[in-house]
Amino acid sequence: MNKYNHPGVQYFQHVSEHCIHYMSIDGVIFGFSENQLKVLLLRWKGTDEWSLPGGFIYKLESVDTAAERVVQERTGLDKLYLKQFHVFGDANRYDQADTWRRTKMPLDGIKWSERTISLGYYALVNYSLVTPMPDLMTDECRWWNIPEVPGLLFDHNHIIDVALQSLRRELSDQPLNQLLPDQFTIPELQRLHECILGAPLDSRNFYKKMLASGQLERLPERRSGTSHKAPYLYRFQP
Amino acid sequence: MNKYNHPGVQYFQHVSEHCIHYMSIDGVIFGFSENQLKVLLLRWKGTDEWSLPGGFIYKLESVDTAAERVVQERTGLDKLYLKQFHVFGDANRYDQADTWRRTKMPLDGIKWSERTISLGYYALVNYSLVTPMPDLMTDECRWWNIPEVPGLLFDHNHIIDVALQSLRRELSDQPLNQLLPDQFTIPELQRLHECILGAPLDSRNFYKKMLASGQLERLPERRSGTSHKAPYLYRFQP
DNA sequence: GTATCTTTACGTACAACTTACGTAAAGCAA
DNA sequence: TTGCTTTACGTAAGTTGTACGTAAAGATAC
Repeated sequence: MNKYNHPGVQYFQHVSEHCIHYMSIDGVIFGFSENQLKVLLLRWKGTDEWSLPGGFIYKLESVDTAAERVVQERTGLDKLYLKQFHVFGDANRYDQADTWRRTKMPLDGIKWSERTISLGYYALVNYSLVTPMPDLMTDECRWWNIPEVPGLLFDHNHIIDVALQSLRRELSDQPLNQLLPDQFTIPELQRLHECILGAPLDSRNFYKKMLASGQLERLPERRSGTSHKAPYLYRFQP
Repeated sequence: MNKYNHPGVQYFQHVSEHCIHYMSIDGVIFGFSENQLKVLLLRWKGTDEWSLPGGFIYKLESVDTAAERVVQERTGLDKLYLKQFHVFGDANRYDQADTWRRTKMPLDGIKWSERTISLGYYALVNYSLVTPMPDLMTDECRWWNIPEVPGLLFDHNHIIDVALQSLRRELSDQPLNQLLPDQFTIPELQRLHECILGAPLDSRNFYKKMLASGQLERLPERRSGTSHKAPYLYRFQP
């Protein structure tokens, strides 16, 4: 493919003209399924290299709007819970020459900046509503279990770490219902907490705490099939 | 003064050439003295208009380094406790035409961006070590008690609000010793907590909590003169 | 000098929350 | 039937937080 026809290169030309230079947005999109906390990653065209979804800010666009755009385009969701968690602004965040070589993007002709300041946002989304979609630079978009995330391009492993630490710190205030289906069991909610905290919890105490919070409504049905004693289904109350 | 000789305009020309466009840094510098929480503000040349100290990021400079530079230049301090707390990135953060008119800066010839994304940092500094210094755009740099801060330029009242909320949330983890002299009394530490929280605390319970934390070392001397019963002096332990 | 008031310094009682662990019912597997 | 795992609910002890009592030290008023 001629490099000027490469859709990724054309995208970078568009960005170079219309977006703010020296800045980008990186989105850590968290989902939860099969008792595993997951992030959405992209595989770059013609490579085995993965990265977080990202994007750029139009010159007159609100930063939060740009972040919404990034997450919407990869997930297909229109209502999002998004949170700005950190700015990654070191002069040398990663080895640029090496990273861009690994992406196999023929960007040598493009006027772009020598370094990038990245605004980190994390999103909490309902796994089952997401349709993962790659962008112009990538072949594939899919969920990865947090513990299995491979070595990523740029400093994206570090960004995921910081996002997870932020989520952990804010766990008690955050609307975790965003990460769960409408109906779920207390053991499932416990696995979610354990994945975020990275440590096991005592189920007896977890039950007590969740029921005492008054935020859960017990439904008459139980989840059948999966476990020994069928657990009740719950729903978050408005 | 000819506008091309205005040192502030010359500074903007320098910034326009060497710094990242569309971005700035705003610093909320907190100090504590006479039982009052204070912020350092600047009065713009030939006006009664005040703002936070701010600055720009050189194209190859780390964002944290730029923030240090901003705070160092206004305070004269070289070791700083600085914390990135929020990005202010709305497309319309404030009325630009009106704000720039109020600054009385003759910037019509300067190539600068239509909007600015500001990175908010707060600093906790030792009031008595600070030498407030105005910059090229300003006549005066001085401390203001938080409750007495006037209507500021840009969206800087909002930025102070958000900084204070962040500090409040992180109060228990933050090194508040940065805000205090080497030696202080428990009642002084209590006033500091009260200023940050914006609410009175029970002195009996505050004593218990501070002593139980194990972070304080009682000195043999007491503070004389100021109060009825002379309070003991304390120091933070390493 | 004595009485009074304010501020510090330390103490007690109780409520709220956390942690550790016990146990029976429900379902699966041998 | 026996044994194992998982859910659902309970109890006891420990820790933390809140409300408030009070005596000592110093300042102020008379």
